Parts: sequence; C-alpha cells; structure tokens
Amino acid sequence: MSAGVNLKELAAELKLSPSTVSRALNDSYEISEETKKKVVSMAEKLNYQPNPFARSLRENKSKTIAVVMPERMSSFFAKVIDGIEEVTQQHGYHLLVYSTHEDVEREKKIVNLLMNGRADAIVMSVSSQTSDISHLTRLHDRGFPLVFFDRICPDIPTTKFITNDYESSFEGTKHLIQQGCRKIAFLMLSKELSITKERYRGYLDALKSAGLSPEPSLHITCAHEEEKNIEAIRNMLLSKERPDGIVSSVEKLALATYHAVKRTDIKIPEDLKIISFFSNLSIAGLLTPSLTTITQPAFSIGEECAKMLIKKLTKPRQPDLPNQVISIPSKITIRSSTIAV
Amino acid sequence: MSAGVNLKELAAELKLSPSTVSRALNDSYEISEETKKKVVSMAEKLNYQPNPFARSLRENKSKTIAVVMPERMSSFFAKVIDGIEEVTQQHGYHLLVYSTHEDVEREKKIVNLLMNGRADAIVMSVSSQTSDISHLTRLHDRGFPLVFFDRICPDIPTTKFITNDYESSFEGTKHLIQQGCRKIAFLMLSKELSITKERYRGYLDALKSAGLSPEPSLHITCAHEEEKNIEAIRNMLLSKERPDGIVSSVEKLALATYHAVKRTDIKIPEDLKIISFFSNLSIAGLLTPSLTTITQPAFSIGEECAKMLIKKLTKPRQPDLPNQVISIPSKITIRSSTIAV
DNA sequence: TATAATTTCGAAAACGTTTCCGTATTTAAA
DNA sequence: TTTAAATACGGAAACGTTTTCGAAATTATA
Repeated sequence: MSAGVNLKELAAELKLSPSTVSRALNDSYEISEETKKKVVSMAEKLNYQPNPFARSLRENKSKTIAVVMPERMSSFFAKVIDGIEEVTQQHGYHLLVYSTHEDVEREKKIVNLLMNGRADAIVMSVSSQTSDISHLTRLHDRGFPLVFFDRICPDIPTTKFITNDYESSFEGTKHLIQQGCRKIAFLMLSKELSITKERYRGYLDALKSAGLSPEPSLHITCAHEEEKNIEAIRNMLLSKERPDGIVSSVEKLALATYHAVKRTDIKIPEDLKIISFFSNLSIAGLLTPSLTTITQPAFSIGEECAKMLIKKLTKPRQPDLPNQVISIPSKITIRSSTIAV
Repeated sequence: MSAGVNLKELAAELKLSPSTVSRALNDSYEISEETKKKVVSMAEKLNYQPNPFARSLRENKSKTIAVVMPERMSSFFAKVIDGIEEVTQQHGYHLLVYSTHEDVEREKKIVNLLMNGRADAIVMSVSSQTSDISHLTRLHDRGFPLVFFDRICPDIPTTKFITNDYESSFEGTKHLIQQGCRKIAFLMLSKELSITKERYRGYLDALKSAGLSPEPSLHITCAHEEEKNIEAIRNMLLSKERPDGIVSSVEKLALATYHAVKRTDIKIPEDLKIISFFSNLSIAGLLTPSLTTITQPAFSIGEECAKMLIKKLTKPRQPDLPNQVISIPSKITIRSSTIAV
C-alpha cells in the first residue's frame, strides 16, 4: 500500500506549519493569497490527498450517506439510487448501499451498525417484514438524520418521499372499471407496508365508488419465491371467482401474472386486464401484450431525498428534518393490457 | 446528533484505563477473563459503539470495499453486487457503490477519489468508453488492491473474474448456425471492451468453422440512447443484407432488437433467430417469443471477487493479488427465439 | 529464599486532520 | 507619534482509537 504525502510532510516541503497549510487548502481568510497559491500548487505537485478518516474524526462527519433498501434487482430502487447519487456526488458525498433482502433481521443489523456514525445520514425504504420499528425510532431519537422513501414509517416524525400511491391506485382501478372490469383482483406485498396500505385503500375506494364490492379471495399477498407467486395467481385465475381485472401494486407480481397467464389459455386483455405499478418502461412495452403501467418518479424521488439531506448536512444551523410526507405524482401509461375489446 | 459513550468514558465508568478496555473488547490475551466479562457487559449496558474513523485512522484500514461499475439498472450488475455483499457482510465490511454511467470521466474522478484510502480495495468493471487506463494502472502501481470483473483490463496484472466469453459466444453462434442461420449479425457495446472483443472473437470463429463469412454491415455498436439502438437495428433488419440470426453480446441490445422487430413484420424465430447474453431470467421467459439466453453466473462472480479480496485484506501477510483470469462458465438456455421452424 | 517468568494492567505515543490560542508584523485610527 | 486594529502565521490541543513500552503483582523455578 502506498503512502502519499500527508499534511505534515507537505508543510515541511513548503517550510510552513501544518496549520497554515491546512488553512491554505481550506481557503481560510487568514492566509495570504500568495501563500495559498504556493501551497495549492505544491499540493498538486506532490498529489496530496487528505486522509478522510483523520478529517472525519476531527470534524465528526463522514461525507457519506447510507442507503438501505429491500432489494437491488429492481429498476425502481436502481433508479432511486441513481437519483440520490446524482446530487450527492456533486457535493462530494459518498454512498454506502445496503440491501436487506426483505429480511427485517438484516435490516436491524445494518441499522445498528450505522448507528456508530459511519454515515452522516440514512435514506431508507423498509423491508416487507418490518413491523417492529424500534431500531428506526431509536435511530431517529438519537437525532440521526433519516429520511424515508416509498416504503415509509408513518410513525417516525421525519421527512418521507412517496408517490401519490392512493390516487394512482384509485385512478388505475377506475381505469380498469371503465374498461369494463367488474371483478378486480389486487396483488400486493406484505400488508404491513405503507405503500400497500395506501394502494389498497385507493383500490377499495375505487371499487366502492363504482358500486363494486371487494372479493377477499382475489387479494393475493406476495410470497418469497417467484414460483409460489405464479402458482397462487394461476390458481386464482382458474378459480370459481376468477377476476377479469388485476391491479398489481408491485412490479414483481405483474411479471408473475404474465407467467401465470402463459400457463393458462386466458387472453390479455380479452379475458383479463391488468395494470401495475411498474418502473422498467422498456420491459413494459415489450411484454405481450404491452403492459399498462403506473410509473413512479423513481429518479426524482432519489434526487429529492438527497437534496433534503444535503441541505440538512451542509448548511450551518439547520433545524431537524421536518415531519412531512412529500408526494411526487406517478404517471399512468395506458398500453395494450387494458384495452377494452 | 447524539454522542454515545466513547472508550475513555467507558473506561472511567469501569475504573480502568482506556488501554485495558480496548484490549478487553478486542479479546486480548493480556486481559484476565474476569475483567473481560466486566468490560463487555458494561459496554453492552452503555451501548458502546467504537468510532470507526478513529479506528480507521489508527489501523490504516477502513473495512470498506468500493464497487465501481458502469450502470445500476442492469440485473447482471445488481446480482454481482448482491454476491459481493453476501460475503463482505459476513466479514463486517461495508460497500461503497459507484456508477460511472458509462462515462470514463466520471470513472476517473471516482477512482481518483478512492485513491485517498477511503476504501481498502476496489472491485471494478470499466465503462464502455475506457481506453486510456492510466487512472487504473496508477491505482494498481500504488499497491492498491484491485480486482476486475466482466469488463476487465487485461493489461493490469491483477486478478480478473469473467465468464467464458469466447466459448459461450462460440457455442451460441454455433447454435444459431445449427438452427439454420446463415447471415448472422453481432450486436455489441464499445469495441474497446474486453468482453466484446472476446465475444466477437467467439462469434467470428464460429462463423469461420462453419464456412460462413462475416458481413460488416451486420455488426452494430451500441449507442447511448435506446431509441437510436432500436432504429439502427431496425434499419439493419430491413436492409438488403438483412440477417437471419442475431448474436447479442449484451442484454440491452437484445431488448432493443425485440423493440425493433415489433416495428416490422419480421417474425421471431421464423424470419430471425436471436440469442443473447442475458441475466434477467424472469424477463427472458416472458418475452414473446421467449429468448434463448447465455446466462453469466453473476452472483458467483460477485462472490468470488469478494472472497479474493477478503482473503487479501484479512489474512496477515498476503502476497499481491495474482495476475490471473478466473473464468466461471455461463449457461446457455434454449428457448423459443432460436427454435428452427 | 532469591530470582526468573508470567500475568495483568496503565501511561503515553501515534494515526492525520482541524481549530483554538497566541503572537509578531503591518496597517489604520487617534 | 502613540495606540488600536488587522493581517498572517505557528504551536499545540483535540478527535477516539490501538499499541508500544514499562511496571507492579503474582506465580513458578532454582
């Protein structure tokens, strides 16, 4: 491992004290322009790189933000992180990224590890197993900057970024009804999740306002293995109460539905219409038939999370992150899977 | 922000010196079992969390590994990172993740930032623009632990993890030929990339061994926007030299091909057969027709990268990372897109 | 019993920054 | 001309660990 010069050596080379060099590099007003020039040019010549740990130790901040999310293999989360990175990188921040794999125990472990100050803030989307949120409240109670996105904890008084889950789901369901559906299924992740609650509520209200009543056997909760999901959906599709429409509150289950349909002789959209929350637009257009989607503004959500945190972390005397829910609307794109025939 | 006790305060509480407490917590042989118990239990009681920066500064290591890759929105890279995380997490390492967005300037910036020791090692897959590799050689020359995967730099003498690109491409092309294709196109990312070179070579050799000759107009290089790719492929499909088979060396271009085909009346596999390097298996089976794939062992590649680095970083006197290319075979799964008709 | 070895712990240095404090020199104000 | 303020820098402490060195107390050896 190579050394590289440190501040003391750089100072010796310049015949200046370390304090002066440090101040010169940090553009302090106490240093003359002349010596600043000298210091900067020598620093470049010797390729001086400040030690981030010494700096973190002294300043008590790491210039690092942690992202904790349930999975990586999802275009939604990938885009959110891209959005976060876009703004944090401009401010010289680094990103620690963790996947909980939908496992609350892993989530707890990660959060507890992060409590030691390795990161200056956390942006988080909870696992589908997370119902006990004591590890997160503890974090927040300690004054640790924390924002949520998508899968939020409503009870923790901090800033949360979501899409208009209720309205999108309502509109999506309404769209199915307008296209003639009368028995509409709802596919979801764990019922604990904020997003499923909201989307479920939107779905129910849309049914109600159309005079339709929900059918419990048409409400499917996500299992861990894809194959199980496919079979559960297939069974529903072949059951007595078979639906003529599906609202999927999560990308994964829309794909599982297409798999399930492939194993039957059901035709989309003739026998079954489907709309889904979905982020991978390229794929949505490629499915047969192409899928009507509710697209969440993933990149923007990431950007907004990051902006909020950067402001909190870089401005001098910022108040706590306000207890508010910021909603960025989704966009419904109608494709073939919901065309009335 | 909350404090939490530090070592000195913990020591004061125990009426011991900081050095003793430190040694007790690190299970040093110099400390009696009795005081170890006391220290550990008090540490738990006060929820003592060692400051990672003080530790990093003192020990000159960060327990952090950086991952630098060209994009996040790819199931291949997502799976690789999952694999890396799987083993690093077990050893208490953290992951800094960076996306270059296929931009070599961003890649350089990131690599230069990492030179200051924020991470103990880097696992890297270069951008498609990367031809000048001086930023990477400099890193390696300084003795910085560095491994490559997938898109490697052959000229940097360190460990690289790839799949059997040449053979897979050869076999994939051969498969098309066996299914009756005679004019086979090749879709690729930048020609600079190790993977395209190898896969292209496999493709060419397969053509040659079948007595076929390559047609330059059937070799398409990836552009930045998806739409451009789709149009380029569509133009090729409608040109005079239209192919009856396609080998796509990258997932993105297989999807672009399906988009392009949708805009013509060409039928897969009747008029055109296609095979592609592809990681998103669920999607591959859902495309119409389902796509014959060459699946890289993404998760394993990630695991192996991490294992190699962990060994280097945790064992006491390890030699430099050996200059070798480790290949983990891909798996070809034949689906409908290459069925002879 | 005297000496050597072992066990168990403490004091202090070190890691590389930033910043508080002090001070010499120069410039402005009285 | 005398005093006050501004400018430009150095010395040293501090951040929270780990570890080197040393030493006291205990145990084993001669």
